This record gives sequence, C-alpha cells and structure tokens, in this order.
Amino acid sequence: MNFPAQEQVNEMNLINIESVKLSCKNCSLSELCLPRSLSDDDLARFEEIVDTRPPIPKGGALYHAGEASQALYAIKSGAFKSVVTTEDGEEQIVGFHMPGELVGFDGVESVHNCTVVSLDRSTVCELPLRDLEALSRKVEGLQREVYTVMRREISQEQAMLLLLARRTAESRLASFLLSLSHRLGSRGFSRNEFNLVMSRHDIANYLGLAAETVSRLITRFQESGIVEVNRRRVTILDLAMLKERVGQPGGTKV
Amino acid sequence: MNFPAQEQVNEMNLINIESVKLSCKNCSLSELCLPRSLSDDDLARFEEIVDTRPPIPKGGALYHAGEASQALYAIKSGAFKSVVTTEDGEEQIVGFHMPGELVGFDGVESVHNCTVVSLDRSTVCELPLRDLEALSRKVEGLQREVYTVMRREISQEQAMLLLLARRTAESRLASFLLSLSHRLGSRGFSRNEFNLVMSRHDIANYLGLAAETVSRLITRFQESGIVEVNRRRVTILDLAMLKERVGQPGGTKV
DNA sequence: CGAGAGAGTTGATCCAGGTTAAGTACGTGG
DNA sequence: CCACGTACTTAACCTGGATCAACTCTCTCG
Repeated sequence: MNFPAQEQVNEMNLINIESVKLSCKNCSLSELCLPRSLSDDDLARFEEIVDTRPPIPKGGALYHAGEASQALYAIKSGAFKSVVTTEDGEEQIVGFHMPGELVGFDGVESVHNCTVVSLDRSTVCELPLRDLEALSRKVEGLQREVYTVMRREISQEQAMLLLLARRTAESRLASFLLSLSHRLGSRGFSRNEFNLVMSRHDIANYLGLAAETVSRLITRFQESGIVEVNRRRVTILDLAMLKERVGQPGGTKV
Repeated sequence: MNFPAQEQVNEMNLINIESVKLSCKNCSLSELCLPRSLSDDDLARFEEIVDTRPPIPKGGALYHAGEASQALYAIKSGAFKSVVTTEDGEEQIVGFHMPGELVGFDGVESVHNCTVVSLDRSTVCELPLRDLEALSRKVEGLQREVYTVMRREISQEQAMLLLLARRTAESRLASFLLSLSHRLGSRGFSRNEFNLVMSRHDIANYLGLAAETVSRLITRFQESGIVEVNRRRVTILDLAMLKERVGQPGGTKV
C-alpha cells in the first residue's frame, strides 16, 4: 500500500524490527492489537511471548492451508488476503487483512484451512499460541481479549454471508468500499482517499463477482460522481450516495 | 425432528432435565460437548457451572440480536437456526445447529449480532461465559476446547463463503444435503435417511437461493435417482452421485 | 367434513451478471 | 524508448436462477 500516512508506519516498523528491540508499549498499533486493556506489568509479560518475523514479500505466504496452526499474527504493515482452496483448485478469498488486525483464527483440529498471502511487503508480530494460552491463564483480561477478536471475526463473516447471499453486485461493491474506508479510517488513515492493495480480480473474487463486473461498477460509480478511481487510488466524493447504493433493493427477496 | 434414533435422545433429556439432576458425565452428548478431554475431577467442576434452561418451543428464540452475550449453549435436543437481520428487515440464515453443537459465539463487544430461533421444541444447557472464563483459567484443556470450537466455526463459515460466492444452485443444495448427512451421521443418526427440520424457504435462504429453485432442484435430484424426498423426509439413494453434483463445474471461474 | 392457511411444486418469463472477445494503459527490462 | 506482459476496461451476447403466477397437498380448526 502506498498511503502517505502508512509510509510512516512502515518506517517505524523497519526501525523497530531492524534496529530496536521490539516493544509493544511503543508500537504504533498497540491500541489495535491484543494487549489493549493490559496493565504495564502484564504488557511486559505479553511482550516476552511476541516474536518478530522477517518481512514477507508481496505474494509470499504467512502460512498455508494444511499447516499446523501455531500462532496468531498481528499485522504491523502491508496487507494480506486469506484464501480457501478446494480440491479442484478453485480459490475463494474469504478476507483481507489490514495493519492492526490479527490473523490466524481459522482452522480445524489445529490445522489451518486457509492460506494467508501477502499483498505487499508486509511485517507481522507472531504470538505463539502455546505461550498465549499459558499467559492468558494468568492474565485476567487477555483471554477475553482473544475471545472478543474471534467473536468479531465470526460476526464479520456472518455479515459477509448475508452480502453474498442477498445483495446485488452494486451493493456488494459499495459495501466493500465503505468497509475499507471505515477500517482504514479507524486506524488513522484517510477515510476518503486510499489505495486498493488488492487487484480488481481479488476484489471480484472476494465479492463473488466477475472482474469485469467490478470494473463496470467502478465506472458506473464514477459516472454518478460517487467516487473517483485512478488505477488503484480511490477517492470517495459522495459518502451519502455510496451508502445509498448499499441499501438499494435487490438480491433475493426474503 | 423425528428421527427414530433421536427420539431416544429426547427421552433421555427429558429424564435428565425433569427428574434427575443434570449430569454431564451421564449426558448422551458428553462426547460432543465441551468437556471432551476433561478429567473426572474437572468434569465435576464443569458441571457446577452448567445451568439447564426450560425447553424452547418451535419458533421461540434462544437469544436475540442486540442482547448481551452472556453464555454459550449446548444443544441437547431439537435444532436452531441463526439469523442475521439488516436494518431494512432483510434476513439471512447463517447457520443451522443440531444436537451436540454449541452456539453463542457470534457478537461484537459482547452483544449478539444474530438471533437464534428454535426450529422445533428444543432443549439446551447454558454455560455462563463468566463462569466458563473463570473455570478455563484453572482447567488446562478447557480453554483450548473453546478455541477449537470457535476456530471450527470460523472455518465452516469460510467454507460457506466459498459456497455462496462460487457454486451453482445445484452444487449448493448437494453440499447442503451432504453436510446434513455428515453432521447427523457423526452424531449417531442415520447418514442416509433423515428429516429436514427446516422449511424449503429456510434452506433456500441459507443457500442464497429462491425457494422455488430449491424445490426444482429436489425434483431434479429425485428424477436422477440421487435422493428420494417425501415432504421433509430425505433418503439418500446414491451418495456418490450426490457428491458428483457438488464438484460439478459452474459458478464463477477463478 | 369442508374451509382456510401454510408449505411445497411447477411452469412461463425476464434480467443481472457471467462469459467471451477485443481492446487500452502501465511499467519493467533490454 | 520500444516491446512485451500484466492489469484493467469496454462492449456484445447469453444463461442460470429470480420473479410472478397458478396450482396441489396437508394439516388444522370449527
């Protein structure tokens, strides 16, 4: 991603990881990561279990479906997509993950069932499950923190099920743009102007559409003066109108 | 539901609930519920936090979207659907829940975001979150047990996202029938003959289809000799052919 | 036992969005 | 600075499944 604001974050991470010992207390994401409600004391204990990982290049995988699930990952910079693959090679993107978010909650019998691929040069903190489990038995708030994040994940996926089952293509794309805007905004980036880290193809796949449809819709939104899109740079011109496009009648009636 | 086998379970539950003090050790579902890996000692402690709830009639709600999330529920008999509702009254069924399964993992900031409705007269055990949290800080395996169930939930929803985004109507219905067969089978009921607890309308909603489409597909499957359906009673005649219908090319190409 | 209500089926028609097929713009390496 | 590959756009056409509209079957209730 190339947000002006985000470049700063990248800078900070590079410094943290390469020259200074990792510190949760000073991390720019600390408010977004797990140890939100921890005391200084508990935070120190939390820091002990956090490992740093070498940056993951664009296209590289954080983990693969089928691998044992051994850690959660906090995204410090960059972005990821989670991909579910069927036996016959079909792929479905089930989520995009932005800085400040946690990934690694998927899996059955401690085996991941999706592959998480970096969309950019990305950096993450690794939180080994074993340590996290042990620590959360000691630290009151931590366990609840983890549950909260997982519950939110479940709820988000349920919202996505509704989107895919009941909404028109137009509503899906509008929701997608609003969701991106919201997520980036709540992490301190601009709500109205941002870069898409993912290709049109990825967006289409995620939304259950054809890439051509996404392209057509973007054009239509531009013609209506709702957004301006230049390659991967998006500017939201009329938020209200964008929201209207979500609610639009369509999809299967109930 | 009216499986011959399930009637037994209902019997047992009625006895448990109405005449005998609830006992996890003797519960017919104990292998399916949370305390799978607990020692006798820990099981006793687990039993202490479990509450019983009065049976929930068909159409009644276990909990509503917007309510505070205070417990998990183990389904002892009957069945439920989880429904997400949008502001404009649109409804999407995001899951069906069978005996032996746990519900209550949805929610953001400890508020449920879906409503869980009984599809039959149903009985559940209530596991208050507060107690569960406290206990899982003491009992080694319990915390992992809860994580495991939540992770499976997330993975199942991801599979559902793939289904809705990429599969044809035929493939969706075939998957649905196979999944039901599998889930009931793994709980000791017949894999080849079972009752649908939910209406055609519910099935259609869940699969992102129109009820008419589900009806037509059932007819088509019957004509192909794959299943026999009589009102809500389903008999799978040719499992292999049913599986073929899942893999069938179709949906959006990747 | 007949009327009415839900639930399910079936058939006819239509359209959102997929598919196919050219394009165009960018960006990198030679 | 040109050539080639990749990402994206645009247009024409086609189809799976939604919608609309009867109709049937069961069950319930008076």
